[in-house]
Amino acid sequence: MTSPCYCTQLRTATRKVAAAYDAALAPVGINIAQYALLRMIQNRQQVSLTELGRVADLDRSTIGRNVKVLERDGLVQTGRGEDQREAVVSLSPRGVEALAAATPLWEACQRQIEKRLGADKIEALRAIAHAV
Amino acid sequence: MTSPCYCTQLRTATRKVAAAYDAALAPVGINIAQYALLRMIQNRQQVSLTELGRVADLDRSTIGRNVKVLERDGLVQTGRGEDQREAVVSLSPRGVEALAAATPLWEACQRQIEKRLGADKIEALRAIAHAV
DNA sequence: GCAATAAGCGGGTATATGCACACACATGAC
DNA sequence: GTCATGTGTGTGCATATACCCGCTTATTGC
Repeated sequence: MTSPCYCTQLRTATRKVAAAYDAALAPVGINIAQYALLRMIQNRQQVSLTELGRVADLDRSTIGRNVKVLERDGLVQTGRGEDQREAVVSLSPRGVEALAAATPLWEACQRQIEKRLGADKIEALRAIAHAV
Repeated sequence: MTSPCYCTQLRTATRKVAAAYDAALAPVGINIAQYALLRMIQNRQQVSLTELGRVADLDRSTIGRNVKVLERDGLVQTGRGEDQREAVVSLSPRGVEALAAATPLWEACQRQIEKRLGADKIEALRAIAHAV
């Protein structure tokens, strides 16, 4: 009897959880990946793509493309840093609004997950996330 | 102080774990998603896309596209079922070989994750996966 | 100051994923 | 038998993600 694939378990769980967050955030027109990215940008005011990639643990090119979507939707502004190679990103007023509108919806999801998993599994999730 | 986003924790952890499995399976030319899909097909010998989607908890169209990649690579064969609407999938000889070659590599990943997380977090992961 | 190297980006290519829509085939009511 | 309804697919469109390559802009060694 083969053991269950831990990776597949994670992937499936993540898809389902992300779908729940996406559905909750839909009224604001953003998904959970975008919400997380907007939050990172807000926390840093102004940040380069490479720095965002480092913080988000994502490939720089992925960040660049995701930021492009946010920019198209008017949620962030981009420009050049002092270092002319850097593309710096910051929230637009609409981005600030969207983030403010999304946060209570996100909070509700957080509470829902906490209720669903219970404190022990929430702690385990944190531990797993730090371990990998 | 805002709580960490459970969804983002999951997404990040999953990306990292999946990358490890993908790297391990690279010699066989498949990734972890494909490995999981091949296993599901093998376990059922012959199966329709809708059934695969149900088992994998994936959208049918996603399954259809993923199967198309496996077919292009010669790992599965597709045809029509008795119900002419159904597209049935089965492993090709090369798919059987690839699966056999991949399994020890996958096993090594499983052991690595077990070592990294420890029995308690492995059990917690199982519990989380079942809870969502 | 200039050449070599490093760093930051953008775009091409590829996979995984979901939703909506259109089309084909099956089934059941009559 | 025929028509309405339901089921199974395929495709278009969109996002997230990673890797590789080439271009531009620092930085560094001398």
